[in-house]
Amino acid sequence: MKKKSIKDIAQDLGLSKTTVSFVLNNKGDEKNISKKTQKKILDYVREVDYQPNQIAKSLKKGKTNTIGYLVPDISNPFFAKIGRLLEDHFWEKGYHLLIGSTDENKDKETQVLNMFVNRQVDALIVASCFIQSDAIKSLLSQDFPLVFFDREDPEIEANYILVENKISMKNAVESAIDSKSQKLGLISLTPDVYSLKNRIEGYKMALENNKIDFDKELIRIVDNNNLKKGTEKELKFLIESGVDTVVFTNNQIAVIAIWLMNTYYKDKVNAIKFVSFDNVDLFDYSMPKVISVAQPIEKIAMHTTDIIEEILRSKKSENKRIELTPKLIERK
Amino acid sequence: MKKKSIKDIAQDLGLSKTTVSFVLNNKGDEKNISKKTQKKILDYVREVDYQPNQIAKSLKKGKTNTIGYLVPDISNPFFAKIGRLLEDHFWEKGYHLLIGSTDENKDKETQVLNMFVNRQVDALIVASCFIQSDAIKSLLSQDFPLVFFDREDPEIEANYILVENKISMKNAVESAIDSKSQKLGLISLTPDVYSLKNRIEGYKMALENNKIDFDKELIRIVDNNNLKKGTEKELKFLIESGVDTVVFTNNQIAVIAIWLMNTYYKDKVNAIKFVSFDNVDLFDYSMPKVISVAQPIEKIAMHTTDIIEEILRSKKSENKRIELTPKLIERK
DNA sequence: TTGAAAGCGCTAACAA
DNA sequence: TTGTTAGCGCTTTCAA
Repeated sequence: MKKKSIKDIAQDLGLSKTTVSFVLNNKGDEKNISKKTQKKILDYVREVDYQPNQIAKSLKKGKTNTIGYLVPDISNPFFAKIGRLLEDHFWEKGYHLLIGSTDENKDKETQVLNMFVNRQVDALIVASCFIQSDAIKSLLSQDFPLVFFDREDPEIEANYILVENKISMKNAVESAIDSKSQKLGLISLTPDVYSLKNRIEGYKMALENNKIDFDKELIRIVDNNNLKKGTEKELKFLIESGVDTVVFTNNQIAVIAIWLMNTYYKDKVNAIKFVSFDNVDLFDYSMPKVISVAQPIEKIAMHTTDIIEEILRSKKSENKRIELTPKLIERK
Repeated sequence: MKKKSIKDIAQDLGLSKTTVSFVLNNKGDEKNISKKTQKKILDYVREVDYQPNQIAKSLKKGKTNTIGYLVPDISNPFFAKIGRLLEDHFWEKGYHLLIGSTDENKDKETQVLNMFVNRQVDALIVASCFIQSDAIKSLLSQDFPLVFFDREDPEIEANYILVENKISMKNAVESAIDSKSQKLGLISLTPDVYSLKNRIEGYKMALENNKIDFDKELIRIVDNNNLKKGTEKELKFLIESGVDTVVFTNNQIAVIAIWLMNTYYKDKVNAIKFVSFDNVDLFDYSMPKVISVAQPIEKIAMHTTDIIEEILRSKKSENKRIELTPKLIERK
């Protein structure tokens, strides 16, 4: 049995498409369709299990009820959890999530972005690696509903949901510093996004506040394309340099480093402290001890949905920049 | 500047929609469009940054190049990682992933499923809680491209990507049993899916093989809607019953239990062994020690994509049932 | 070598 | 109270 369209229904029932369409969209009363006709349609529709074609509806209405969620990696717990919260929230409102992972790759980001737009997503939620791209600028100039989170480019006016990167990192690092912890190294992904830059600034600030000399050599950068190998190399360097504390600017490299420590430097596991931005469950149980900065995931999701809904409702937006305060988690 | 459609392009250039469409779809040569015209179109399209409307294309072609990915919870690392692999793979082929989390809720599953179908997804990848639902039966009877993974219903003929639940669980439990580990409890989600049933069977089989009496009381079921509270209650019961080993049928409850142990039963952490289906990074570092069964995530994703592609290509499918072998991870 | 026109399934203004 | 019709943006057959 082939799938019925609204036309089939109308024909089968000897009615017009209009009438059927009105009833199916709960406009029966408003449009003065007789109760009898309404019932006839509704019953028949149930009987043949009619399923409206949303694509046709979308084309007609210019609205797809989908939202693009573009992140570096959907399997990163931080993005997965936020994704889940967004999904739940938007599901309530009749929206679906189209997901795309970019691996921090500019080309892929642009491609996915374009595909999302071609697919007529109604809004975009983006943790972008490259806010200054033409694709994004063009969207922004058309007032396309768009919220950035986790990433910022101060030169670009837009909606941003962020956390206080600098201060939080400063606090976290300071809480690690004590008489036995005076030589602190840092490992980061390439800091071509401002959040990472600011986290590194926070690290520097903490050193300064505690009169610890800043040693440029102890800031190690890992290339995005080669996370495991890169982290291994830089961790080795720092350990051989005799650091007592390693600071990480995001969870990914911290998790890799924990694995490395337990695999190759088991003997040093008690002698070294870790500090990491982003919190993951693992930190509760792992060695070395990790002081971490937990991002307020629920709040990030909440503000994001708030802004998007407002734009979708009112069709306009004054750009908002919301900065949330993460939570410091110390582990003794 | 309003978005240009193919009609606008045609008008601006004094050509017909047909010609423009042919060229844009790389059929210029095939359709004998002159090089000059082709170049004119291509140049103009680039100039005005024309983006084709995929919705219109989809409606016309009856193909959306989207695939629905329906799982209990996209933020569960198991489903998130598989999701990522699927996304990468299908992206190469020009497909996108629409995601839906069901929380093991039958109603939500049906609703999301229907929405996916209404949105004309080209295929579905489902870790379903309720394979016997009318919605699924109806899809199956229409030969809708559909692959189940992680879940099975032997009464329903379909494509399944599974792992050997029973044997693997048996092996894992047996590897836990020794002179000091003789009283083994089990905590599971409601086993209304076969994979969980089989894992419980595996547990029983291990006991039997080792001549340990099976005590029905030591199998504890946690309701899906109340995971944390439920796990807390059942773990307490088992500990008070004096078990020396706790077996979990999936990672979710095991992770919760690890947290509970470290929070409320710190003193017992060294005296108890955990066995869990599904592996997560956390297990490498947590106490109690966890013996876990790691699902072959890459292989699951690979076989899933293989089957879907074959169906999409050939329009037909003899149902396949692929059972993969997970890896036992012992931690001493 | 190019164009006219029908139609994918739906909505909604207008007519009856 | 219900129906006719145009059209959303695209593809593709058939004609020129």
